[in-house]
Amino acid sequence: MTHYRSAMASSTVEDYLKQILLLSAAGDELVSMGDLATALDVVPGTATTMVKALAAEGLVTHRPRYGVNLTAEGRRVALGVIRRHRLIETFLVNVLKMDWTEVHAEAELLEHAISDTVLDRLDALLGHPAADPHGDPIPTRHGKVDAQVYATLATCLLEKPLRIVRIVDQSPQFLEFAEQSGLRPGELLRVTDRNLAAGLVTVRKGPARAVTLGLAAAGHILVAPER
Amino acid sequence: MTHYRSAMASSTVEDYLKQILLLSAAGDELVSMGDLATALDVVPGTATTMVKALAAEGLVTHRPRYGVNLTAEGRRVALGVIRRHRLIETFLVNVLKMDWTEVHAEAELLEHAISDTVLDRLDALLGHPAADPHGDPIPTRHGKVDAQVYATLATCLLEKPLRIVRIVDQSPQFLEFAEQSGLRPGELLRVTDRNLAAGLVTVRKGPARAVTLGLAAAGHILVAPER
DNA sequence: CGCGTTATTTTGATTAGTCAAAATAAATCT
DNA sequence: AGATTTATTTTGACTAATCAAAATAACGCG
Ligand SMILES: [Mn+2]
Ligand SMILES: [Mn+2]
Ligand SMILES: [Mn+2]
Ligand SMILES: [Mn+2]
Repeated sequence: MTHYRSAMASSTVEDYLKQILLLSAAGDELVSMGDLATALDVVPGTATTMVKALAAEGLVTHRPRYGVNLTAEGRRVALGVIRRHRLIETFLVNVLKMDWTEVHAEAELLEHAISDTVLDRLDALLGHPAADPHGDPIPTRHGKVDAQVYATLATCLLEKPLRIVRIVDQSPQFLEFAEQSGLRPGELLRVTDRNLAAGLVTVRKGPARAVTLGLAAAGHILVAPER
Repeated sequence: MTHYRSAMASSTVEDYLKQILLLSAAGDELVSMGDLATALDVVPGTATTMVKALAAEGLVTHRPRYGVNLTAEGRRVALGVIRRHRLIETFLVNVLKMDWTEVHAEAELLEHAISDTVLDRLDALLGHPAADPHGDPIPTRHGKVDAQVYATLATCLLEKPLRIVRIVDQSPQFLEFAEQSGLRPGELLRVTDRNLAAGLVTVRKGPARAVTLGLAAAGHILVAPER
């Protein structure tokens, strides 16, 4: 009646590894203890302690005073967690018809509890999706993940037709704003104005509706040129 | 990024409470520390320590040296866990088409990770089932559970037509035996012979197939008179 | 009734994960 | 360069959950 997970990484360890990967932006830059601690909602000393333990397990490399990043093995584990997270989100939205603004918190917990068997069934049921409801790419079972780089509403060309491919912010507040403003993955729009000094970006969907948002927010919406 | 559950009971606490309920056979008999420890796969001293802590929290009443049972609040929590467990099993079999012999272990973990929101969606998707794939009754959202008492293949009348309503043993070994022998919930059969001295029961489905099983095993298969 | 067997409880330790606060190192600013 | 600010690490302490092994209580039998 005790529970486990393949080759045993606790959900705490899984969350640390996942967060290190996400904060290093799928790249190899060092993640600071401060950022890691904030993301995991622990005090910095806790992050330091945990990172040293992960380093001793060979899951991360730690440059004291500078930061941490993943070993190949740590990355493998992290990608597994991210795959589970994103497939679960997709299931919750596509099958259970939940709101895409609220599924992140659910997946945060379920990602540690679902077996490979169940995950594979889910993946098949969903038709092996390439991205989750936020447009986040879903790693394959073998840890391949689409690393394509996109422009954002803060950096793209003006007046060109664009399609939203991804929202890079999991907070319900931001997602609800996006939902309300019609800024969902898949939507078509163009940026009609960008004022760097004022930090404002204006976008339009068709001739009608115009939405103005701050540069930081605009930077969280990834787009690809359309047609 | 830390995780939680409504009014916070750890998965360990949830498993203790659930197991106490299951071992007291939905009744009010005291559960011994030995049985509880065995069910939870811990040493008896651990069960004692935990039960004292649960008693301090008002979730159980402990009669030292005799046993433990649930308070109303402990029972409420336990029924919630059991509801989640059984709805998850039903989902895994009915939607993901997993084998009814293997879903118990999956549910053992997922039961602690699923929110009320997701559970309600699942319940609706499944059409508010009254029982899980093993025939175990699913408590309602308000903690009502079908307490009907059934005969078993070890106690029922001979030669009467019967329908299997429930298998009271979660072990994959037993369930695979049941599956192989065609002894699934819903199946029709009759007991053609019972030898108490030898401890053997023989059942037949139609005129064809006869299966012989031991008394203990027969006692794990609950049946209702048919027609 | 007393003695041995068996179950339960207690005691002392251990591990994972955490925090508060002090110590230290690095970065930044005169 | 020296002083100040900021980030990181260390230290000491705590909680939840567990085990091994010793102590104790209840049971069951002659
Ligand atoms: Mn998580
Ligand atoms: Mn997502
Ligand atoms: Mn469980
Ligand atoms: Mn069941």
